[in-house]
Amino acid sequence: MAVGPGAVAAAAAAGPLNVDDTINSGQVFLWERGALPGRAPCAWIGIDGRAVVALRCGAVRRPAAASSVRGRAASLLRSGDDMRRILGSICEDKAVRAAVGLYPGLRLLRQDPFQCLVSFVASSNSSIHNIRSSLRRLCLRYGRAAEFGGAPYRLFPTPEALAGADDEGLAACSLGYRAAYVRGAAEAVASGRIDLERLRKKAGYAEAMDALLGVPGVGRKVADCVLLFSLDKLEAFPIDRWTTRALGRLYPGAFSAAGGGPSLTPRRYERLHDEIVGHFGPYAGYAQQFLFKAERDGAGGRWLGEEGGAGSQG
DNA sequence: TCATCACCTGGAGA
DNA sequence: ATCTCCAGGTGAT
Repeated sequence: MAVGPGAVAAAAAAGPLNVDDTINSGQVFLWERGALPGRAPCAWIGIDGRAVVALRCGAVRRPAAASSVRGRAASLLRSGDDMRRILGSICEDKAVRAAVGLYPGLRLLRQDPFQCLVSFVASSNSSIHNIRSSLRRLCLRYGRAAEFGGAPYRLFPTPEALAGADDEGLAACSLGYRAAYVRGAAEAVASGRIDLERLRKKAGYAEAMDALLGVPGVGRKVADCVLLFSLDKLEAFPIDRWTTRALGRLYPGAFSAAGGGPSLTPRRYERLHDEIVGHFGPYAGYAQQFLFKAERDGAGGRWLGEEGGAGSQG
């Protein structure tokens, strides 16, 4: 049976969101597989800013964008995105089309901006395991207590709480040298020096990028993560080890500075990003998510698996 | 503008 | 047991 190029995109766009693939695609850290007693034997439970959120494992239909009851879920799941249009666009690329075929239910999430900022500031030159560990400790130490399904959780700290954190407290969160960055980023938000919500709603990619680059611990890669995962800038394409590796492997010679060559200077990063948007189009960020997932899975990368509590345990 | 280098931490492999 | 290497980069020379 021959399938046209548009068939993969159309099928994926019409299909449900795959929670497991979406959680395990590098965009979130504070999620844990658990259960909702009496409701779902398997669910992913996560911390998103000042909320505890649960999603049943497997496939879920995204709620209607206009739904008010499930407004938070609709926002988190980016229900307003026109997946037919987006997947149709990025699937013009063969490699992306293949990755979409592998993970048709993979989607971007719209995270709490401050949590997203802190998460990726904490992520630089670290591992998923350590990042999770530090973020959990930040929640335990500085986040408000909350209850969900009868179990205790800790929400993500407010900018003010982290801005006021002292050295010992932050050191106990095992952030290493990133502790100062995290506090600095929190101060930038708490003081109003940077307004994440305004950047999300009013600013374009370039302006938001410039603003984020003024935050301690934020370089272009981290900024692109924040822009894509929380500030609705779908042309943001975080360029990291995995994406450079994917680009170098899938498009040998096609992109400058891709494929594990010399490290990306700011200039090279910008140039490569321009080439990427030129190639993948205005929804390049979605393309990145599929390419990243496929590359990391293919290399046997480890995801949010075993060990305990994503902020749970009071 | 570019090239080097140091950097906390904890898990994995030698 | 001890050591080295590395993991979703950034900032300072």
